[in-house]
Amino acid sequence: MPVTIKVNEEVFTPRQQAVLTAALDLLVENGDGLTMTAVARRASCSKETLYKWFGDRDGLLTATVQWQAAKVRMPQVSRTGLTAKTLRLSIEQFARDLLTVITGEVSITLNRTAVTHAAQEKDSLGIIVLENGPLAIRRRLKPILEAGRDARLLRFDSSEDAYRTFFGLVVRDVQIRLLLGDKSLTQSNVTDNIEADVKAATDQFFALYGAKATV
Amino acid sequence: MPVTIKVNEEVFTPRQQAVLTAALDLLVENGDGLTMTAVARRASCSKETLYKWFGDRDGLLTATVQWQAAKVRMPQVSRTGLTAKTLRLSIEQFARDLLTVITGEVSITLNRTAVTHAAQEKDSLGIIVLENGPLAIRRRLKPILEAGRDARLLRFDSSEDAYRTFFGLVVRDVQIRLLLGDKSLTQSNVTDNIEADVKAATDQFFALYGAKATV
DNA sequence: CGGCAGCCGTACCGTACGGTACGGTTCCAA
DNA sequence: TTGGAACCGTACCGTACGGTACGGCTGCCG
Repeated sequence: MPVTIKVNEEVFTPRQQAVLTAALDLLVENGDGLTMTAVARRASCSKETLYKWFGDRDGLLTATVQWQAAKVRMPQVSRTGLTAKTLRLSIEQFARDLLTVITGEVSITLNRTAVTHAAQEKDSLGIIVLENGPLAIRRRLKPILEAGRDARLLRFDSSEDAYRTFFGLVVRDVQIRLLLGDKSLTQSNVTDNIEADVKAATDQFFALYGAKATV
Repeated sequence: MPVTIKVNEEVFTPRQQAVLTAALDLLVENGDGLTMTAVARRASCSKETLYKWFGDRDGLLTATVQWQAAKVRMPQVSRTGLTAKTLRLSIEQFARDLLTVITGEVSITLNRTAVTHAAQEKDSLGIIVLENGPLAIRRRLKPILEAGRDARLLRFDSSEDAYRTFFGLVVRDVQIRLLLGDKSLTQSNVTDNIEADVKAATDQFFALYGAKATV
């Protein structure tokens, strides 16, 4: 029996997933120049099938982004047995996940595609990327932060503000520079420093929101 | 005598600037769909002239972005007579400038254009935008930060790290959400809160890097 | 006044690509 | 065995757009 993956009410057969994989590969390789003919050739299928399955080019693009974005599932962090140590480890893990994702080639490609799309009054891809990127992190981080506050380990009025500050401390200018193609941020150049950046961002976050914080 | 503006060794006549203005307007209006025919019609010039002046479509795009990006000149902040009060006002001013710029429609358009361009293995536009956006801020902020350190008002090892943290505290997730077309961040929604965000970011920056900071 | 340079407007060309049509093949089910 | 559904490969169509060519207008300079 074929294994299907359910994504936002959309179900893709293995054959369709192979097509989407081909489309994603082409996106990552050739940047924005994704043509239907290229996808059909890469996936060894006919264009007619592409249009039958995905409607039009936008539908294929949306399916590809949606399918891939949903695959970025970051490991869940338990909120049980919350101590100062486990809380800090959780925060660090979130920072590490966030940095690892946004510096990845696939994430850069998807974000660029969505930004390009948004430049044409189409926001559907942007919403999908946002929903599976920053907002996914937020959904999972907020409960942890609030548990930390309940345990008197963190202090803040708005968990939304705390989350956004965390995002800023971790991401800083890395994402926009990567999206703009800054060559001085090579892949290794960033990934090599992830651990140090994670620690620094976590330190700063606790300095601002830790129970003993002065702000 | 015609007034010309010199931009990175490029000089544009008033007529050429009118063409670039038309191109920028179209870019802001129609997003990415900038066609040579549309620019020619809007600027009431012939396509032949466009190609004569700018070489090709990419040249026109580059000239437009370069010309407009260079116009974003943020007010200089004096570093003389540095006191705790003036330092704080300077930092706040930088935060305000940064937020005002990145939330502007023109900035969003230019960044989107550059990101789209970067998705096609062309990084020239990205470099221009980076150079005139984040890096311009950095060039002007770093001396202030270092003067603050010299005056024992700030504490940090690396002014680069301090700058990047400042960037993160100020920008947070606003820019990426705007680039992705997040509808929940309407223009007014953001601009109305700029002052509060500026104050919050500055408070946090001083909490982390002020002379009495605990980190 | 005559020639020429610059430019406008428009027509034109070539190509790339989105989308459609269709013949041929495989496979399943009646 | 046969009908048909799904799909592959390819050929095809229409259009949009980058880039070129050219005729006509204007204004400057000798």
